[in-house]
Amino acid sequence: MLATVGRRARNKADKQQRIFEAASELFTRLGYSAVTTQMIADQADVGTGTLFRYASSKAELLMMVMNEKMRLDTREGIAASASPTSPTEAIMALLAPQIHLPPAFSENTAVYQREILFGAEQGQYRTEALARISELENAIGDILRRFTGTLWVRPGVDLNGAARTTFSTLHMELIRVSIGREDPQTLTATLRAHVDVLLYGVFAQR
Amino acid sequence: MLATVGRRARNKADKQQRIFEAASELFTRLGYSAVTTQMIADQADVGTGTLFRYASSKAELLMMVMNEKMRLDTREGIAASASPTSPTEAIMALLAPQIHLPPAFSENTAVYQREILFGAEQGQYRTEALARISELENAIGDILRRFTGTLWVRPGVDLNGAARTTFSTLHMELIRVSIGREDPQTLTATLRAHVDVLLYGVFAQR
DNA sequence: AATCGTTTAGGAGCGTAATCCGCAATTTAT
DNA sequence: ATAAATTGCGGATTACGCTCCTAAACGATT
Repeated sequence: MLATVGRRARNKADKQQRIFEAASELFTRLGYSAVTTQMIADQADVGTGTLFRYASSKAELLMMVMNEKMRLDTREGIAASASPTSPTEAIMALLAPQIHLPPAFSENTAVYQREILFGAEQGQYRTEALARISELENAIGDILRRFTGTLWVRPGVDLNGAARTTFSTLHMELIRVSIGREDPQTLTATLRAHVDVLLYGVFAQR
Repeated sequence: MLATVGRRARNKADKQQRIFEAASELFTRLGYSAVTTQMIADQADVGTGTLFRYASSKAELLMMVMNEKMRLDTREGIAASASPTSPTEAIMALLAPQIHLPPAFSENTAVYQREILFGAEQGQYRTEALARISELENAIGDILRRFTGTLWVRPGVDLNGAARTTFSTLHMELIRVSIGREDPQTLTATLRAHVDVLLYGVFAQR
């Protein structure tokens, strides 16, 4: 047997590829709710039954597509967060790529966020998305640690916990934008204000 | 005609009441996903078509039911937040009633949170839920203002913005519990830590 | 090559949320 | 009291996500 991957594996990879492309194209062009799973199956040239062996739900199909973008954005953000000389700017640089104000179909972004939080426990693509989220959270922890030399950490503060506090707030802010309850224009300024409060507090120390 | 409200209005109120009770009982007993709209219609003794004139979706039916509890919890929390002598404890007292660790059907809570964030824009019961949320956010603002006499507000901090930062974090934490990604047992301690960081910051002032 | 066991494909079918539209109950006008 | 108009009702119907089960494709074994 010469081929290390059999016909079976190749067919499978082929279908996976076709499904990804069909889902990507349709979701991007029409938006989540206007796309039916039939359309995706048809365009990928597979049966509906087949579709659901490659992703366990319509929402997972979207996550499959969105994860790709987020993977790049996360990488980019983490790289960019290395250079700034203040924690605020480092955190802003980390999240900047996530703030690609999507003009038209922010419905996809909203559904993505929704499914990350509330989607089925065992979804494979959701798991991947959650891993990206953790990556960002950890990156914030790294940033905070990086500045413990130049800034005094207030006694009793756990930096990992603080990283989570910070990320929670920023995550919620991104969700707010995706569901249209906040103006994307002012997002950067709002985020900066949030970060500022988080790092230095509301009340001054005595 | 003696009755100031016609038969029509009375029938309407009757149906509303029956639907509320049916939805409440079924959701509580079986959990959101195990309840079908047919069951609710049957138990309320109305047609399916009728059901959807009183609530525009199944999710809205749930919100109708959950809002009732939240209305009371919010009232209670705001009242309890008046007495504590530190901002941290006041905020904890405000949110305490929301933390009724629901042992079994936390599915309802998760769906409620999901719909508050991502539900249809024009839902009437969602609007009501959002009003409760705003109430809590404003209450946090009030708490912060209450302590501006005894604690110094760090220059440049907008208290309303800070209130939102605080509420965002705590809201996200409650969601985390509702979707089972955090242990309800440790929630109170975690929340306190969050609030502490938010109020006094990660880094000490020089 | 032939046979057997295993994995993958896919479309018919199902459950359910939500709509649509004809009909009935009520109110208003004559 | 009768007719006309308006509002509310509700079940048949639809659309869609997803499952289930049969059949085909594939790889291994002899």
